[in-house]
Amino acid sequence: MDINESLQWSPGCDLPFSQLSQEPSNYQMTQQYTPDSSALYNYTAQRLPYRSSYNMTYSPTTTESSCPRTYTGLDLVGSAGNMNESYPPSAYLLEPQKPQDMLDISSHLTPGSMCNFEDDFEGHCPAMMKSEDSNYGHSRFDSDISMPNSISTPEPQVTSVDTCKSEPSHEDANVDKEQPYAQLIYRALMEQEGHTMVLRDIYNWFKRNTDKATDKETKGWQNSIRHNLSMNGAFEKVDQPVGDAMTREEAKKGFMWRLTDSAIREGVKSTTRYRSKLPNKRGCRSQNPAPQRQASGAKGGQAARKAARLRRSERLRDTRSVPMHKGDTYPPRPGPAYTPFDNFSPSDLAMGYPASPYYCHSEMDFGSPVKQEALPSPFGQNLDILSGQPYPDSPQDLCPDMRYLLPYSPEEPMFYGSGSESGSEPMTPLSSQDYCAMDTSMPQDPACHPEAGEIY
DNA sequence: CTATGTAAACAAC
DNA sequence: GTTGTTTACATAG
Repeated sequence: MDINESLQWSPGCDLPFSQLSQEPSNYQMTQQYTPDSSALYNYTAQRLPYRSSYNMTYSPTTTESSCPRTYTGLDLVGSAGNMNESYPPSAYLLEPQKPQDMLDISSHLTPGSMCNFEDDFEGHCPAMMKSEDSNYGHSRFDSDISMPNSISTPEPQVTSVDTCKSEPSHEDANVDKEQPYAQLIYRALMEQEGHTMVLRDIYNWFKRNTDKATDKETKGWQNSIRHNLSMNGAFEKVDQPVGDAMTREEAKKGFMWRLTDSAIREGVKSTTRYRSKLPNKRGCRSQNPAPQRQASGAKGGQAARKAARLRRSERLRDTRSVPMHKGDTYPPRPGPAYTPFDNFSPSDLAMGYPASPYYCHSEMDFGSPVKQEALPSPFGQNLDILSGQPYPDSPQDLCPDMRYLLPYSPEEPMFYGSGSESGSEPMTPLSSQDYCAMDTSMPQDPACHPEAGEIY
């Protein structure tokens, strides 16, 4: 598809990330001849199970760089067959860099700028490739490749836990402690066959593999898990299969959570990216009433917000005028309080799909200078973030209103988010539900963001 | 400003 | 009561 093509990773871009991707030989060389190279190699190897695709992505260049460790041991095309060179390696690792993780490679990168940048489009920052891997990677490697965790049942019984725990050193606890929920959940899911778990099992996994559940200081860990599952696009809900290993009761309890393809390939991204960065700018959600629980969540959010606002106003009154929050510029909303379906437009109804926040909304779309275009931009890959697969035949299929956006000038920046003007919006890789927006490279921001409608 | 954790409201089940 | 969604706020870096 054209879009797809246009989204191809452009080697020519002079963006920080592209530099990296284009100069693998540089750092590769460094790796080769530095004393740490072996360490790095192991380190890298350990990551393989996580991101064979990552390696694949680099293959074209790495091989020609005559790097001894060409990753040839792997099928560079294998699991990530749907990836192409245009898709920059991008595993966003949540763990903060740590001294011990900063292998020589790091010195050749500009962790700060590059990582930040790549964050924007899910680029991959090798320097960030740290992790628990030092003590966790092993197990992962073994389980994923040589000893598939297939043994571990979807039901995280002691077995799966044990296998995981056995290998990792004592440091594991600390590691877990340092890892954000999103990363931990990611780990939990990665260990499962099918990368799928039910909430309850995730809880159990946490109990057994982390100290979040036991640490007295960690409160609301379950809530946090749920929050991360809901908010992080790396996780998606899937219906529970009926029968099989699943009991009736289990099947009844909610969905199963699964890692998205892109998450499996590239790792999990910061949950933050999926949050609205414009706390006080409301909008999107209201614009796109969500079905069922989404709707309920939205309602809850609204209510919560109201309450919060109330509290805030009272607080402000007490403390006298405190400068408004940046986002508090929004004018009072006229009319009745929002309800999930308030903003249903006739067209939405006609279309027969719920105006979920995850669907591009015509109004919303129009509300901002959204360009759905296909620019050869490093960001382009974002469009494909979810599956790394070709776009649907037509974005309009997912988001009928998209067609209206096509006319927009392609000259406009694709993203308005981080790294760009607004910088405040989540440049995020939308969750699978955001597919539409994503695919069409809609800037998630004000544009496709909930807030847009309400504010503007 | 970003990332993260957490509280909490609320709806659906 | 559990699950899921969302918003808000606090804090650390």
